Amino acid sequence: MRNDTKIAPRGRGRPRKFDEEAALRAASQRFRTLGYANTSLDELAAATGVNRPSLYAAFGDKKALYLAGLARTHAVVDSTFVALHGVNYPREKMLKALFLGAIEGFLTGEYGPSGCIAVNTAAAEAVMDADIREALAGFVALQDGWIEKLMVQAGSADPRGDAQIASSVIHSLSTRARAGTPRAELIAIAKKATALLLA
Amino acid sequence: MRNDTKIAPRGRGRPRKFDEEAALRAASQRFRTLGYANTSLDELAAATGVNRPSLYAAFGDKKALYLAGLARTHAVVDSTFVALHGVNYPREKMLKALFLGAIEGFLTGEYGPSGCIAVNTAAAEAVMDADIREALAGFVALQDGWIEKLMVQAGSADPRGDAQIASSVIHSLSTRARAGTPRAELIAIAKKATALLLA
DNA sequence: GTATTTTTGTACGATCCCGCACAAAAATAC
DNA sequence: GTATTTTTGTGCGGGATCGTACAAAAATAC
Repeated sequence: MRNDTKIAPRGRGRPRKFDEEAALRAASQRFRTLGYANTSLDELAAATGVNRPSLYAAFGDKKALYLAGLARTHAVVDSTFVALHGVNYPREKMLKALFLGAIEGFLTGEYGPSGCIAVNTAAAEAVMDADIREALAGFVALQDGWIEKLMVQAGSADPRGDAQIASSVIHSLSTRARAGTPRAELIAIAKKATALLLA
Repeated sequence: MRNDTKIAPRGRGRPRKFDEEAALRAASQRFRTLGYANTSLDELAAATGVNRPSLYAAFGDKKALYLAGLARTHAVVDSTFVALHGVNYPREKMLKALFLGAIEGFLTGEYGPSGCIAVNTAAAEAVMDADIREALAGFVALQDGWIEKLMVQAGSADPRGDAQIASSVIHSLSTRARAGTPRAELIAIAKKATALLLA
C-alpha cells in the first residue's frame, strides 16, 4: 500500500509526520462509524496514526476535530455537486445520478453501511450543541440549494419544492442504509421518487 | 401537578416507589434530547427519580433501558396509526394529518425540536450495535407498513411506492426539525410532498 | 410478633476518557 | 557547531461513568 501523501514543509521546527487531510479523513470515517459521542480520542489517535497531543495541536479538542471533519465532508459534497451541475444532464438522468450516487456513498462504511455523517451522527448531538446543529443545518442547506440549482438547470416547474423532496428522500436513504435496508430497496425508492418528480 | 400514576401491587416485598411506564417515558425523553451515548445513568436516575440500582433491577443495563424506551415509543406510534387508519380520511386529508401530526411531534422537546428518537438517536448507534440497528429497522418498517395500509385505504394506485416516499419525507422532517428548520418550512415541504403524491 | 421478600439508597471499585505538561527528537537559522 | 523552533510521545491528574455490593426499609406471610 502506497502512502505518498507528502507534507508541505513548515519552515522551522520538526516536520510533521502526518498529512492533515489524511488524518481528517480517517477521523471522519471513525466518527461516521461510531457516532460522535462514542468515538474516543484514543480511537482517533489509533485510526489517524497521530497521538493525542498532536491531534490537539493540529485541530483543537474533540469537537473541533469533528467539526473540521464535517467541514471537509461539506467541501467534498460541494465539489460533487459542482461536477454534477457541470455535466448538465437532462432531468431523469440527473435524478438518477443524484440518487444512485448518494446510495452508493451511503452503503459505504468500515463496518457496514453508514449513510451520511451529518444526518446520522450530527443529528444526535444537534439538540444540545448549537455548533453541531448549525453544521447539520449547513449540510441540509447545501444539499437543498444545490439540488434546486440542478432542478432549475433541468427545467423544473417548481425547482425549490422538487429539490426539497429530492433532498428529503436522500436523507431517508441515508437513514435506511444505516438501518440495514438492502441496496435493491433503496434503489426502488429512488426510482419511485424519480417517477414522482418527473410527473 | 398531579401524579396519580398508581403502581400495581407486587405481592410480597417492599412496594415500588415509581411507575415503570412514567420512568420509561422520562428516560426516553432524555435519550431523545441527549442521544444515547451522551445520556448517563446519573442523568437517567435524576430524570426518572429512580436511583441507579433500582433502574438496573427494573430494566437491566443502559442499553436495555434504551431499547425498552424505543419499544414503548414504537407502541405509541403504532396506536397513533391505528387511530389514523380508523378515521378513514380521503387521501389529501389523510396525508395532511399524517405530515402535520409528525411535524408537531418533531417540534416537541425539552430543549428544542428533537425529532424522532429512532431516526435521530438510534441511527448514530446503528452501525456498531445490531440490536439498536434492528430496533431502527423495526421503526422504519412500522412506518412504511402503516402508511402503505393508509394508502391502500385511500385508493392509491401504488400504495407501496407512495408510502415509501411519504415515509421518507417524514424521516427528513425529523432530521430537519432537529437541525432547527422553522415550522413554516417543514409545513411547506409537507404541502409539496402531498401535492406530488396526489398528482 | 417473627420471618420472608422485595425495593431503596448509599457507597464503592474499576474502567475509561479528556486534555495537558514536559522532556526528547528533528528540523532550520545563523 | 550552537541556538531556535516545532512536533513527537510518554505519562499523568482530575473527573465522569458504569455496574454492583450491602445494609436499611417497607411491605406481606404465617
